[in-house]
Amino acid sequence: MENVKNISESEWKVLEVLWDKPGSLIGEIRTALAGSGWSYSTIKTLVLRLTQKGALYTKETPQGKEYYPAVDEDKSRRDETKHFLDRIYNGSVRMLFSNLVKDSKLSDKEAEELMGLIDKMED
Amino acid sequence: MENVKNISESEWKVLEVLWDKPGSLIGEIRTALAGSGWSYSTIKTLVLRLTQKGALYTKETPQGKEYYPAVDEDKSRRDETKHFLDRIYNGSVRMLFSNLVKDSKLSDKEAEELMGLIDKMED
DNA sequence: AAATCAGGGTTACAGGTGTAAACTATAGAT
DNA sequence: ATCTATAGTTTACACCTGTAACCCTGATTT
Repeated sequence: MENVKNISESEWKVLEVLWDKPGSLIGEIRTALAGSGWSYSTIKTLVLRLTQKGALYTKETPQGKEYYPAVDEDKSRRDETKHFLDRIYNGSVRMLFSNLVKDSKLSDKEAEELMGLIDKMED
Repeated sequence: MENVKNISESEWKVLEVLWDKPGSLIGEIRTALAGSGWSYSTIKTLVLRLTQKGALYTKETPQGKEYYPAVDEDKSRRDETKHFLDRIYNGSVRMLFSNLVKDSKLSDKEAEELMGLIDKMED
């Protein structure tokens, strides 16, 4: 369960399937990704690459290979989030929020409250 | 000022320079990016690509070309944010936050307050 | 004038990513 | 026994991205 870097956007979608249902067979992955528009080949490539990256592993069973995520969902999300924040908001949750709040329907007072909590959160 | 897609991570850093000081000359961009470790060539490539993507434009002056961002900083940030949220949190600010809060030092009560505001925000 | 340097244009090149076909083995369907 | 659908392995290929060199020109230095 270590830090595997550089999971691409498409690969991420495959991982999501496995986070949702670890131990899926390839057929189940296919079904889950039916809406993606990807061909079977494409899905297999993504699975292959994730395996090569160490982001998933398989277990042999009589039914075929079961696929398991080798990275933690929450941790992966947090890593991505940190990277995103650094990249776009210079690491500041506050900046992110002052941006998000603009589009929202919070009152000024609520927005202020929110920002206060975020400041506290960021320490 | 339209939606220019696919600004890469490196290109973004160049844009940041221009958002900060629109109309910079190439030398100023270089100086601003001195800490990046990029060679002059690299910086010019990034500028070139941004130009090709329509994300910046130039104005000729006796001093040389001035470089201007052609995309709005806040809007670009919001676009990136939306993309990120969709990709990682299924579009939900709430999920993002319930994740962020975990690492924070907010009390349970504060966290709850925060989540309440976010729910209101998301509508 | 010759050498040097910043600016501008063109070209390069490897690794990552999206997207998939080709081929092979196998197991269930007929 | 044969055909066909599914799984698995290998290979492909174009575009994006990070990173940069090469070459030309005009300005500045010596």
